[in-house]
Amino acid sequence: MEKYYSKIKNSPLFCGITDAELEKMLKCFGGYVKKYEDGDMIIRQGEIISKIYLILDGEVNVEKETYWGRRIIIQKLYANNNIGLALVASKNIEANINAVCVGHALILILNYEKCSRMCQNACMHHGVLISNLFKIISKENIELIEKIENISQKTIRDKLLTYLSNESQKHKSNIFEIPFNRQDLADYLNIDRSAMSFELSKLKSEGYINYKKNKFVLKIEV
Amino acid sequence: MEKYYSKIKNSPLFCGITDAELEKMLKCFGGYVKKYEDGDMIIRQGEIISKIYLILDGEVNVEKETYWGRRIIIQKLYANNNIGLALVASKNIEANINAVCVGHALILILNYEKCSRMCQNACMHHGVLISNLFKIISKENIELIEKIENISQKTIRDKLLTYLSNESQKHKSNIFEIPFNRQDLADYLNIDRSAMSFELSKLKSEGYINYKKNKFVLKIEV
DNA sequence: ACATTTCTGTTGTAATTACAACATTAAGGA
DNA sequence: TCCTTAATGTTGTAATTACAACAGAAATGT
Repeated sequence: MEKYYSKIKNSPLFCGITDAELEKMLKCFGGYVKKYEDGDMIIRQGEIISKIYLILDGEVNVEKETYWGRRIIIQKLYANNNIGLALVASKNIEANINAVCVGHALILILNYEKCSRMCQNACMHHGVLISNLFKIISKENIELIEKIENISQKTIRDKLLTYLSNESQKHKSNIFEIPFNRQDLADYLNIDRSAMSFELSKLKSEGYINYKKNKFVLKIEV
Repeated sequence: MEKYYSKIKNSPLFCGITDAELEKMLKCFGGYVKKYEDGDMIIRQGEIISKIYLILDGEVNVEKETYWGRRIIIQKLYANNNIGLALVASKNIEANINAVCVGHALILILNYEKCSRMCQNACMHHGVLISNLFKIISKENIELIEKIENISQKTIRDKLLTYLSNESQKHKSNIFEIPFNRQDLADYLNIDRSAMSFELSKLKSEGYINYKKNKFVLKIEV
């Protein structure tokens, strides 16, 4: 557990909390670290979520399976993100998503019940924690709206250009790497992979973009 | 101002706060009520948002204009919802959406800076407020994910059935009213209005649904 | 009641997409 | 290195959609 302290204390979840306090709080919240492997389900659709899952290392896809069996990738989460945070606040709500591990991942798991209630121990910093949670979930909210923007475009071309433009802005550079392989990007943008590949080639041949594997260059401003 | 107290105190924003405290808090947060009319922009894309907008009465569309000039309706908000709440937590972030008034609306406006900082007055309930904000935005995130589910369906038919099924579940009844006219529903689901109308007729003639204006009956389980 | 405007439904056509099937390239293991 | 497998790119076709243009219904104002 101790070997993860440096990662944990750098998380926005514990922003504004000293090392000594952190140690106490982790005990108080029943915190422990769990390892996940590729394909492991961290959260399953239908479960009641009462814990906070903080990604210390690795990648997690937030997915959903449609009634007709297609996969939707809703979000891609990395280190310092929380998984299913919105679900813990609304008690007794069933998870409407799956959280699937991509590669290896380390997750810090905390008991939210204990986080949200004040306790007699030195944990007078619950207030800071809740405030941090609010900031984290706000950021997630903005990203969800951005995702809605991406997939709300009319054509495959517009979806790609909007997505790449948003990624470019996030990286503050017109050269950047995307976190998806082609199939996952297609599932994220809700389009057919092969049609997407075709459109990417076309955009490249027309000089709008360039790419090699996951490394992209956006040559125009959208 | 006083005449709105009953509406304000029933809002989830002030859940767990007594009447006497409420009055003090409203003063402390510089709270005031503003009236908006149909089409008024409450929040504009590009603005820096530093206030909390609580809908006391009326409807608000959260919209976005695409680079190519199409309108996307991201969310429909009602009384007791907050507008652009995620934006205030991330300071100095430009609003990525427009909030447009639909019909008449009453909005309570609070100074978030004052909400997020403790003060010397009787406002020891800032903690409760932040905790409420966390719950509110959590609910909003779950709804955004639901919206993503709706628009991620492959065909117009699947989008409609998923949307109607989700609405039906929300109303806990297979008979319900939807808050959109046809054009707005089309902009919400990112499909063409006329194509949507056509598909609705088809679903009706095939016996899957029934409707008259905004009143829908879902006859199958999706 | 009438005229006007807005909203909704219908239809044909051109454009776009999904899908399947296959080609090519990259990656990983023996 | 070669072999195997996975990822990506390419192409043709059938299905789906957007769009425009219009018809009918409902709402609104006078």
